Amino acid sequence: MDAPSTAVAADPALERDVHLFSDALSDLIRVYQFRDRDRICCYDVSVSQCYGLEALVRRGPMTLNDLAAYLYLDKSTASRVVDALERKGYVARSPHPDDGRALLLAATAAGRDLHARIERDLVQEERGLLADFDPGTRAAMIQLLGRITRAASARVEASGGSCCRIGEKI
Amino acid sequence: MDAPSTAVAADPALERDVHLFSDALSDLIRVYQFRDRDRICCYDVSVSQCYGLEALVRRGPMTLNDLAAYLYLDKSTASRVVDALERKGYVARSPHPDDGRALLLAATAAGRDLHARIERDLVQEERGLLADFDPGTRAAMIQLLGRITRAASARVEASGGSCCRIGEKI
DNA sequence: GGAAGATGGTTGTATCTGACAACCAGATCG
DNA sequence: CGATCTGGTTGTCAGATACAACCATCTTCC
Repeated sequence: MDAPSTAVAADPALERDVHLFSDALSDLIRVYQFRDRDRICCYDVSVSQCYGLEALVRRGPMTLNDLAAYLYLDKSTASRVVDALERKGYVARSPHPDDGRALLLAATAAGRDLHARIERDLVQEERGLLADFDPGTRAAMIQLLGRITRAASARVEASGGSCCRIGEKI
Repeated sequence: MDAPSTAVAADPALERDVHLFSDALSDLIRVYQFRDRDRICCYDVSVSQCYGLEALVRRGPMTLNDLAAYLYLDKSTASRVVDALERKGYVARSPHPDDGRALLLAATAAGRDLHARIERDLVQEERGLLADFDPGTRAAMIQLLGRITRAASARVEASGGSCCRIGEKI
């Protein structure tokens, strides 16, 4: 079920790094979760709303189900997220050209503008940090972040969507 | 108020990397927030409970106020988080030796055990990803994660705790 | 030493976010 | 054409969090 214990001893330096990395990542997520909560009142969107808007800006128009899947939210919750974004004028619902049931959600100009503003502030914050590393290391970091994200989302999907197999011993 | 626009043009490679990095980080946080929600039912603790437990295991016993600050939660919320952890047997409240008002919160053996189990699973997941990078790059990544975290938490603290200055132009 | 204020924690309450279920409307398939 | 499937909305409930009011203890200062 889990890796043979020999894997643990195989490379002590790696093992140490993985622990440091894991803790560092954990800290980062924790702080960012708060930072994101904080972002709410700075930009008049909630965390989920912000991610929803980001998805629509970065990936273009999509249906509500697609958005829900992207955000790992129930479609009902996604629907309400879109309600809020629409009410605030950042997103528009249009009928889907090929399917009368479906919607095509798209960011409005105001939505793209807000997203640009948020991204600019984040980038601003990160630029100084990243500047200290050489381009090769930066590229490696970007690559690693992508891999971690894909691994985590693959794991989430493999574990059956909203939850791991209940009752199964982890 | 924000950086002079010349900064943007100063290093196009950096600018590109910062954007890639920002998006990658954003994706990571989003996916991990869900992954963390998922963790709830895997380990019978909520996200905040998990972070609270982690804090007590990694940083040793602390008061409730300290824990609340660490988690960026209101002390009332932290108190309820501890309620849950105590109910489940992962954390114990003891009187503080030097201050009759305060508590000393500490992880129990069961709490340390649960934390070890969670960390082991995370480490397991990350080991394979990290193994592809050479030690120097790994060290740089760990360093960068730490810096980002510190920068984000510094920014949070500078902005007055629970929220940025309302009404101020960002 | 005692009163006034500061500090650590808990409890009451309101809000917000999310999931689940029931439902409706349009599509697809027999 | 009817049965079923699929996309989306709405009703309802549980959980997380903040804010405020409160109590107990500590600190300060007269």
